[in-house]
Amino acid sequence: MSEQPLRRRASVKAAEVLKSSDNDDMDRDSSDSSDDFDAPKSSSAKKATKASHSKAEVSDSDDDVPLSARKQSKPTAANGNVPQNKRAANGSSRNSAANDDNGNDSETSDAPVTKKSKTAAEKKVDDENENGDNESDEDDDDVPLSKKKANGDVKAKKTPVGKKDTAAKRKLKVEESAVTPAKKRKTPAIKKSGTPVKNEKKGEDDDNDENADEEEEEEDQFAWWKDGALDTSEKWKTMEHQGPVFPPAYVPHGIKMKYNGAPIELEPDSEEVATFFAGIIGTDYEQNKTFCANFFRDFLTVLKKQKKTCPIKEFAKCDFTPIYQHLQEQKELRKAMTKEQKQKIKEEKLALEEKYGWALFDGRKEKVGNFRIEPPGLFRGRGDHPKTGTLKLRVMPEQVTINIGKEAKVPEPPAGHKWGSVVHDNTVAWLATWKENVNDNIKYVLMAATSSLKGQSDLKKFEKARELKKHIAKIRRDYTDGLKDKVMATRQLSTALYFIDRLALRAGNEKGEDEADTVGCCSLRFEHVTLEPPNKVIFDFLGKDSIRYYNEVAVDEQVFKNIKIFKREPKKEGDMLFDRLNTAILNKDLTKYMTGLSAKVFRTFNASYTFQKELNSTPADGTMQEKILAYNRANRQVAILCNHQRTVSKAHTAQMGKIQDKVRGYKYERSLIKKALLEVDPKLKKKRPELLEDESDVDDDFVQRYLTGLEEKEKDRVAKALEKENEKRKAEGKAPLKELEKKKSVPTPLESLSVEKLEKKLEDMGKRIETTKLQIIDKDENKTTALGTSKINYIDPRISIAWCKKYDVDLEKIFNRSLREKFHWASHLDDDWEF
DNA sequence: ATTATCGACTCAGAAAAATTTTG
DNA sequence: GCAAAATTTTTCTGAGTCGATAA
Repeated sequence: MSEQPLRRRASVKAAEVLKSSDNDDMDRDSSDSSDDFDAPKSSSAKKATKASHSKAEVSDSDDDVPLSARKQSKPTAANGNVPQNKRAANGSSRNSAANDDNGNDSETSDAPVTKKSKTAAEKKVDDENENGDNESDEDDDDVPLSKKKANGDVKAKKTPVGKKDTAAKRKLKVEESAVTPAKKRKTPAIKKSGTPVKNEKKGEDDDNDENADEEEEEEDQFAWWKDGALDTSEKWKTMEHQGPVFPPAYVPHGIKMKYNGAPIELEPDSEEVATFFAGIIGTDYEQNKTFCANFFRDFLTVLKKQKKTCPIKEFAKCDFTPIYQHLQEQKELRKAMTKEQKQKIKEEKLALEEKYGWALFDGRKEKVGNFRIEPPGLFRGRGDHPKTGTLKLRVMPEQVTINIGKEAKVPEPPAGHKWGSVVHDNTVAWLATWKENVNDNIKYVLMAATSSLKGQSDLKKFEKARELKKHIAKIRRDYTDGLKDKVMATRQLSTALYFIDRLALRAGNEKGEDEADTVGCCSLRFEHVTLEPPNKVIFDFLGKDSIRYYNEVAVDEQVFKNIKIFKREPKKEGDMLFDRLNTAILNKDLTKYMTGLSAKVFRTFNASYTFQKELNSTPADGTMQEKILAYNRANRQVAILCNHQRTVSKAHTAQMGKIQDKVRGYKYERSLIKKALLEVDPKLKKKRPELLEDESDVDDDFVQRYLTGLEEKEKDRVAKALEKENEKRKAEGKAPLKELEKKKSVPTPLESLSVEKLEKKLEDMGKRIETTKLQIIDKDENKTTALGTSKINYIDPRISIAWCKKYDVDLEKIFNRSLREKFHWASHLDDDWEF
């Protein structure tokens, strides 16, 4: 199906990229845990523990019942094999770089102890059967664990209980009040930075006129980040917009598809659907059985509604190629349009954006995002989506709900139509909404990323992640404790949290049968995780968007043991790994540490934290190129951590070869310069012995190829020039030439240049080689890694902006215009800003 | 009281379009 | 200086997360 284009990561290669510090982190961590928690393991202690819990064992028997008894194991067939064509995640053993926090916390060892002693007694410890009859080492753990666990649990629960109660009661209001203090704390920092930076900005503008234009309007812009009011429960007082734009009505082309070899006349509605299919010919979807089956089912339904009955019965007898060809022709025509025609289209598009692309929020003009209603087509699910190919119907105004200010004029629906309804809800961010027919999903027209609405929630998101920094040490202590807990549910929760924290896994909600089978942390199944003694866990599953996550990780001893337990008989393929855990439980537990804390916050935190840490390796005295390479490297580390991938372009290998040859060509040129240099000044032989060295990577074979290549290119060039000249002559009515008289200017022989000039040339060539080499490295490392997603969504932009200041790099070098606009709110900050 | 569903929004890669580089 | 190729940016919309609400 849906063959994802072949893409794959060599984990071997990835390993090279890994920081050696990873291991250190791990080691440190595990030793931490032993320091903190490991009590002497004596068999008597074991027994004692067991005994004392035997009661609990009974009462807790239901602990054995998986949360999702309802959800029996999924059909294994679907699960077992990861399609070969899915790409592998990078990295054989990457750890989240955030582990450092553990180390920093000098109190790691102290804190737990005190807490422990307090609470241990009160906590009931539940024993599970599993624990009992388990591996021999299991028992050892119990002793210290129970103690520990007890404390952890109690303290954990106690503190938050108060909070929780509030939370339970709470409606928006409570949440707000809870959030506000945090906000306030932050506000000064933001505010402080806001004003002073502005001055600086002006200074910059002086140097750089072009930017001045771009950011000049700043003064008029709504500087919401200055008031520090991040209350987003009420999003506006007044709001107006022009409504969404509907796709143009279908214009029949009259091209006949064939059925059983015979041309078939289709009525417009069916022709449109047939044309949708013709549009995917040549893609992987064409070979995808599910896609074709779903399409054909819906195609038949549409055909049935025709006035004239249609003979089409079997997909195999359909031939859409005439329509496909027509589409290709249209494409050609579009390509061949004159400049004027293209210009006209562009202007029309611009005019549309001018009208519909903006909304007024409290009088401020802000950019709307997707103001176009999605056009009909064939649903293109990703991965093995059961509904892929299903006909996505045209959305009618009657299905659309408009959200707009009470006083504002309601936009006119298309002629002859009415809006489904009109509401005035200022607690939501959407301007319009409708329900899509394929998956019954709700779609929204929302503001663009540059809008203050989005900016505010972005800032909020990153501030939340920063707040996690304050709690992370405790959270880590707690889940490390929890790894050995007697209660299976706690143990699972702790193990899951360990993965989410270390590996930046997604939470992993459960999915329905009518969706692609993908998983996240909580929804991992038996077959997604394998163990390799002594301490390696191998993850191999399809995550969001059916992107393969493959990772071999060395984990704490206890984690390894736990997975072994979680996978123990009678569990088998298709069964949930964490059968007593789901995202609701996990997130609910997390809120005890911090309001608003949920699994995804760890990803943001981890990404930004890692990024900032990685940026420290920027060479302060390096060239601009080197600095930017360091930036991109850091970015890449984050992308790898988050498993952000992209398909390798078909041309990649060829492109790599080309650019490598380019370097070799340069090297050859350099060798010529060296030779000339030595000829001109033979004394250099002694002074500069390196001039005698051969260039690596440049063999006779290559030189031959290179020279021939140059020759051919020259021939080509001359031939083209001639052709052009002749055309010109023809136009002027002159006879064509056989040959251009002007010979290429003969380059000055190197030997005739001065030593200085040669030295200069040598240096230039060296630089060129270095830059190109860096490009190669960059390109190869980027082959399967998509940097954009993390840059846009996970990395706090203030880290980048602070970095630019510190290393004197123009922001334009790392943020394109959209990014600069999107992160405008972050551009004013103190010099010493840290994530 | 759970659990299932819904609603709203963030985040995701592919594809299309625009821009820059190259030869 | 131009066309083609390569690269970057933008658009598009599907796929998650997560809290609220209904059953």
